[in-house]
Amino acid sequence: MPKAKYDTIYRDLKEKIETESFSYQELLPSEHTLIQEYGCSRNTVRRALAELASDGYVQPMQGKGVRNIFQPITQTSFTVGGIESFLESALRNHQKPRTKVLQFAELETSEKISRRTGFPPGTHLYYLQRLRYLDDVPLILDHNYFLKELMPELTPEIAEHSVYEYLEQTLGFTITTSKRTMTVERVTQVDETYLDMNDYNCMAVITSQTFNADGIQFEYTQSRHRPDHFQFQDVAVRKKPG
Amino acid sequence: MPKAKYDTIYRDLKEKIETESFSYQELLPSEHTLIQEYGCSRNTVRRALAELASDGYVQPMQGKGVRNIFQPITQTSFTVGGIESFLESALRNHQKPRTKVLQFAELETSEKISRRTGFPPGTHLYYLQRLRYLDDVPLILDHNYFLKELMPELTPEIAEHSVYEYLEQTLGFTITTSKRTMTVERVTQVDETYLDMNDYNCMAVITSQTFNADGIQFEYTQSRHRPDHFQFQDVAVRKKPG
DNA sequence: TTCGTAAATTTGTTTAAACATGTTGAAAAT
DNA sequence: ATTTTCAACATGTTTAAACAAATTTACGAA
Repeated sequence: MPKAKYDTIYRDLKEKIETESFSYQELLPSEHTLIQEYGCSRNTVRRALAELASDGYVQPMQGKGVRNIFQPITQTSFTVGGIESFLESALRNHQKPRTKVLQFAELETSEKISRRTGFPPGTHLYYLQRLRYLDDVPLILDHNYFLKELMPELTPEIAEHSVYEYLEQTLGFTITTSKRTMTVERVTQVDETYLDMNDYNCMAVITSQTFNADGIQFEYTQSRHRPDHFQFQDVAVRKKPG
Repeated sequence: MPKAKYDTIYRDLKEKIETESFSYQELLPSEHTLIQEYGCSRNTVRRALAELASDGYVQPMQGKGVRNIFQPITQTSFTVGGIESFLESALRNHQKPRTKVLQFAELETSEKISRRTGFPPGTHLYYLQRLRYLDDVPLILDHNYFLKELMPELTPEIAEHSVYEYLEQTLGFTITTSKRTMTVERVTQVDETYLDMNDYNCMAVITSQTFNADGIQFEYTQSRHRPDHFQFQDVAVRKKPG
């Protein structure tokens, strides 16, 4: 669906950088050159470049040019930058995904659950507990809370495949923003029941609140990862002090 | 130094959102209104709004308006979004910071260290090992590699205070991009020597490569956190599939 | 050669304008 | 009363132009 010019240019440059058409530390073509290459205005080129910069792919330098600072990374990472479903992550890393639904229930948020999840008290939610396998090894235990109002027809069958795919493809949902918190917690009885913890007494835990295009939070999830298969990547940009 | 109009507007709106001048789910004033409030062009307002959106503060909705989706979070988090030094984090969380330099050495990168750190082989580096205290409790063990060429006068005294402050204030350095990887690793002998692990057999580990405004990597750091005091926060935005 | 200045080049900020697309609500037609 | 249509309003994309600021290059003077 993204037919915007700046997005096309962004993707094109991104792919060129990833396939090392530009070497590390090399300067990209100047804005003036890119304008002529892509036949568009300066602002459009600059928008594409700005996105690459926020991805940590390039470093713009006033008066000098735009430097490529992309370095290829290990493919084994589980979660990178954007919002990715379990299914998408697995495919990107060439791993075989499988999901087993352990629990599928409905509940109404209490005060306590409200504070933890960010849903207002009295909201009707689905509660799911799902075990995630990669290459037939159980590695992740998910606790999902979904806003029932926005997906009244959710079923265990859908949950076993991909809720995100159902929301986006079937319901025409647009998922936009996810606020995530990473912590390390002690293993629980439930963790040990389903995962081979191999002497580890901790879990890598990601909790996330996810919003749709209307700014409505439709999901709260706690995702508990076996530590030895967990990796999370991030690019941060320092804002000028002031 | 940031006297840019869009940055002023961004900060002003951000503060208004944080102090709850707008309630959760409320619409912000329209672009048209903001243009008149701030006396600037539409593009300038839009730039400020775009930054707020990438911070996960607001959700723009075509045809409808811009919705406030900010929810105040627990103050206990150690690392949030941008690039922050240990000192800055501690102050933001109202904790008393202290640093003990355990090692201060110089070395030249071998092939092996090069692959791990991202510095070219043969580069001259400082190697530091630092123990970080918060409110007099040792919680973090840092292994830093700094590019000697860019800070030939680095001393243990500086390292005990704040290297970032030295780079920015004294050397006029601009720190821009940091690529970080979060993992969970087993405790080592060194960890146990300096930190009270209290039965945990894992550490939360953040490795980071940090670049200056010229796109030169000047730092590689492995930061090992005691799990019970570690929290990392992040806002992700889903890109349209295509 | 060396140094310094000016010109050319490059990115950064801001304004203005036009059109596209999605939403809402009121007026008009049924 | 209900539905349809359309105008008004919201954000999204693109172009154009001007000026600012930092860097590099070229050139001329010493």
